[in-house]
Amino acid sequence: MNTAPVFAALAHPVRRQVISLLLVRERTAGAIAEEFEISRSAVSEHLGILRHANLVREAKSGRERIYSLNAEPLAGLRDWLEPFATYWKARLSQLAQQLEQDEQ
Amino acid sequence: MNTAPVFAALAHPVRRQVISLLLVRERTAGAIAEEFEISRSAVSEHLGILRHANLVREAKSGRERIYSLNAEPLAGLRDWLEPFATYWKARLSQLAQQLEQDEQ
DNA sequence: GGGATATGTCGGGAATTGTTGACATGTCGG
DNA sequence: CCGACATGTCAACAATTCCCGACATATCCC
Repeated sequence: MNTAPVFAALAHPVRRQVISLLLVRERTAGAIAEEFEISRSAVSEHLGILRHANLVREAKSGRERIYSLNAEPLAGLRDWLEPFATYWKARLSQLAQQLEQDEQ
Repeated sequence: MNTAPVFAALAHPVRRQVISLLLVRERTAGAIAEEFEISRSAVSEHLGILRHANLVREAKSGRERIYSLNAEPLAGLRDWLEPFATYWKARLSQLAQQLEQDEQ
């Protein structure tokens, strides 16, 4: 899985908020659009970008499209983050050692 | 800490690669620029964006600027990811239950 | 001091992204 | 069948991002 489209998709605040909304529960395209000030077509194109990054699933139900979250690509992002996590843990344990030394 | 500048900074592949380089070891601006095909000034502006997102630290050393990684803002990103992690874990345990049922 | 070196910043242009209103398609309910 | 509704797509424009070459500043070395 390529992480580039995921990073790009998450760069826009509207798209981050969309997947946060979908974390609570799935919603129709219209219900999602109502949450924002921008036009419905702008939201529709944000949804297209999220779909392209495979972060959402789309289910047809009559004349509605129900969007639901697909969190798998975010796991790739977590994996990308992993090496950095060890870095800041190292820094923290370094800080802890420093504090211990200071106490003596 | 606001995560928006961090997400924006990580949207560009060059900037992601820069902080990956800095994860290995700190480097001068010139050494970073040599890693890429684009011009030195373009890299310098990417470094400015990373600095603005607080993802790198800059130390003057004579006429050189030594850049080092500051991973703390990435912790905020991991925190943002956390609720989604529970989601995909739930899906996995759901899948595990399904497999158990299938076995019976 | 003076030329070479390292680096940030700026102006401008190309490329990309974001937004909107208009339109097309498909569906519902009578 | 027909009007209302839900939604995606498109053309056009605005805003932003990206990139480069030119320049300014500070430092090094002789």
